[in-house]
Amino acid sequence: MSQSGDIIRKLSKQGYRLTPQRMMILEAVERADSHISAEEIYTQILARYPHLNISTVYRTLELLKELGLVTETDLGDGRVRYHSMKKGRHHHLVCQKCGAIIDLDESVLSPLKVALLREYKFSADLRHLAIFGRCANCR
Amino acid sequence: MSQSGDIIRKLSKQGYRLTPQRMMILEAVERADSHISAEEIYTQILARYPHLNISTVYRTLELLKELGLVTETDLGDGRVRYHSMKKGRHHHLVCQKCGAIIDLDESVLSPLKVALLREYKFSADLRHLAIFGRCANCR
DNA sequence: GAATTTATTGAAACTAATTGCAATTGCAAA
DNA sequence: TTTGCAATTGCAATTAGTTTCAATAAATTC
Repeated sequence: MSQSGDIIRKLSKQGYRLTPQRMMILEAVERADSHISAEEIYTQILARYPHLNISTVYRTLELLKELGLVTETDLGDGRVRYHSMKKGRHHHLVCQKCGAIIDLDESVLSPLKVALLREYKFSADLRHLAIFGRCANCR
Repeated sequence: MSQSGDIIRKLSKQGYRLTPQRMMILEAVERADSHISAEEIYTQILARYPHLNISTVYRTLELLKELGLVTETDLGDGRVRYHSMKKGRHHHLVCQKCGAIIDLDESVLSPLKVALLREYKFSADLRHLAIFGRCANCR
């Protein structure tokens, strides 16, 4: 809400439009305490605005992702989760046995980014990664 | 097929059974030139054995994954792909613009594995990773 | 080699996500 | 303001994958 002017500019600069649906969806992601699913966004908005369609939610999240406003992560349960970029980028370690989710500092991944750039000239997009494995307790 | 005795032992040791469906599915993954999808495995086998069910394919692939016989990778098109572990582990860089897929040497990831183990006591399972970003031509 | 036990299968229903298309709407220019 | 038009939406259909459950069939035991 605060800097929606920012978003309007970001959208219109590339020929996109600001629609009420888009505003509400972005708001829902920003308002969320942590990672939120498309379905959760959908039902949340539906309470106030009963006309919204789930495919609009998915399409908007895709767009917001491209604009760098939200990130997407698959934490291994059957649904993908979204997170506002405003709240900073971060990563997760997911234990395949107990399901624990450990927050991961971005710095652990930067040597990899550097190596990929140097050795493969590949600019990796590691915005919001989930790495699976076994946590300290489950090995 | 050669060392199916190996697989039988691996299965029965954990209370699993060797069924013709499982043999055919594993065979299909081993025979495949490269990464193969569940649907491809399904239609391939269906030609010879018209009774097979797609959910059996998915369930078997899940099992073979747990047994460490195949790996699963999401290369970013809508379907997950499978690959025989016999043919060695490897990783991919996927260009989000042109779709190019670059093979990645495992060694690039081992510093990350070591760091996660040391700093988080987390044993990462990086069997078959796809890292998204931009290739040299598309930056 | 038959009986028993329990894992596995097929069928159908279900979930998450995507897509094609016609109707609608934001917004720029008249 | 109104108009024009491409971007966007809603709807319905589709796709990939999962789950439930009753029927079937490996493998173990007698």
